[in-house]
Amino acid sequence: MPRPPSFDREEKIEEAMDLFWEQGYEATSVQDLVDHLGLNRSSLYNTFGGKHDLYLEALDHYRARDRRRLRRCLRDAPTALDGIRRAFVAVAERATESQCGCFTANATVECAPHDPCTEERACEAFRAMRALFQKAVERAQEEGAVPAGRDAEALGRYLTNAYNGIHLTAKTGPTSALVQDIVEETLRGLRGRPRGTGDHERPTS
Amino acid sequence: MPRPPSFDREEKIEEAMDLFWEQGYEATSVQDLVDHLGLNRSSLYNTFGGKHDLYLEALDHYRARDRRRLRRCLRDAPTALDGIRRAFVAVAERATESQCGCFTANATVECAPHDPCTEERACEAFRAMRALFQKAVERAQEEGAVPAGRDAEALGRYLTNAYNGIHLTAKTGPTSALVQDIVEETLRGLRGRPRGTGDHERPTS
DNA sequence: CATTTCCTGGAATGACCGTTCCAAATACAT
DNA sequence: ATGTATTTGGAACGGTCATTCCAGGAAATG
Repeated sequence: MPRPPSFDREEKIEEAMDLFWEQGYEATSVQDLVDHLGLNRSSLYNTFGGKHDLYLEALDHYRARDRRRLRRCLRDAPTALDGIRRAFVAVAERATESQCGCFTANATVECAPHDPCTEERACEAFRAMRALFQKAVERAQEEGAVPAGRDAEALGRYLTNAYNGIHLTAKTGPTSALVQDIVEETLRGLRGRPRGTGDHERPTS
Repeated sequence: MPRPPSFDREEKIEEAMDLFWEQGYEATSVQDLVDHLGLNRSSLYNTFGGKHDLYLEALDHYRARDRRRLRRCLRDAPTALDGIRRAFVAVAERATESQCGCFTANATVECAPHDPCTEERACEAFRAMRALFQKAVERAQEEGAVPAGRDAEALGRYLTNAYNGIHLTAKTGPTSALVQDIVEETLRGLRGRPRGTGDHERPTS
């Protein structure tokens, strides 16, 4: 009996994600969404509840997609260290191309301070990312690519920190090649000896 | 003949900086500024021109202050490596305390994409930071704390990337101690051998 | 005291915001 | 064909925004 919905909900969320991602929350008006998604004001409110709810759904969509991509990247590489490298190279490429940064990071900066819903999602996202990198480091240790004595959790945090920094760095000038250098330097940091092994200041052999 | 100004311009800029820093650009209304600065709406417009101009002045004030602090920190330490460490430790402490992040980085995320004035300032700020870290790395190389064969410019970018990442990281959960771990891991990355020295995967001695 | 200049308080403006509401059009199932 | 639920278009609402304007008050000079 009822008239069926004429558009794909998920598809619209994805389009909303693109817009919020590019412009941020405040800078995106409901009118922008109406225009960009190609659906009516009323449909938008009926389907998603409002701007804020749609934003959260868009953020969730991004988080899920991003996590999936990182997990695959780390899992499908020949070695754990290669997986980490590929993840960094990929993010460096994306960041220098699009300049939009990471949606989650943008949300953390713009909205999390005054929106608990966003803050909770952001913290969860970064926690998950740290866990993924930690796991990769542990695998790399089993494979002998990273010294066994080093703290895998700390290295996971170390990698997550650099990984997220790349989005910001890419927004401020450096070309793709220069960002790739950062990736290499960051990865080299994984190979050092554990703390207190007494390798202080020994110049290049 | 004229009545003299009854407030200190610089002081008001600093107060505006605090507010913009904490709340961001969009979330700070002119009314907020009027209340917080304790001066009249008309005075605000007469003195600064408008919200946007005041924001840029606040951002410039922050940039100058931040650069001065980093330069001092790097210069006044007993060794260059110590200077870098102190800079990182200090930023880690500040970041975990205040949760406001870095004003410049916040501006880069929130405003730079749609405000050329902000973008230009942000790029300049990060360029200066990279130069400061590069110089510190070069000094550390002269002192023998960093292998001479490594690319000082790349390491400067590497440090800047991690340094700025810390502000974001601190917003997403980790305690002060955990952030300090990141600092240590990042600094350890300075000590490795240059590229192509053939030290692949050698487990802990 | 008078005058000039700036500061002060608050009202007024016009634009845009997110949201709600209503009536008409539409497409399916019976 | 009829009925029903949901779409659609667009008007309307209340609120807030940045900005402007104006009249009165305050301070220093002459």
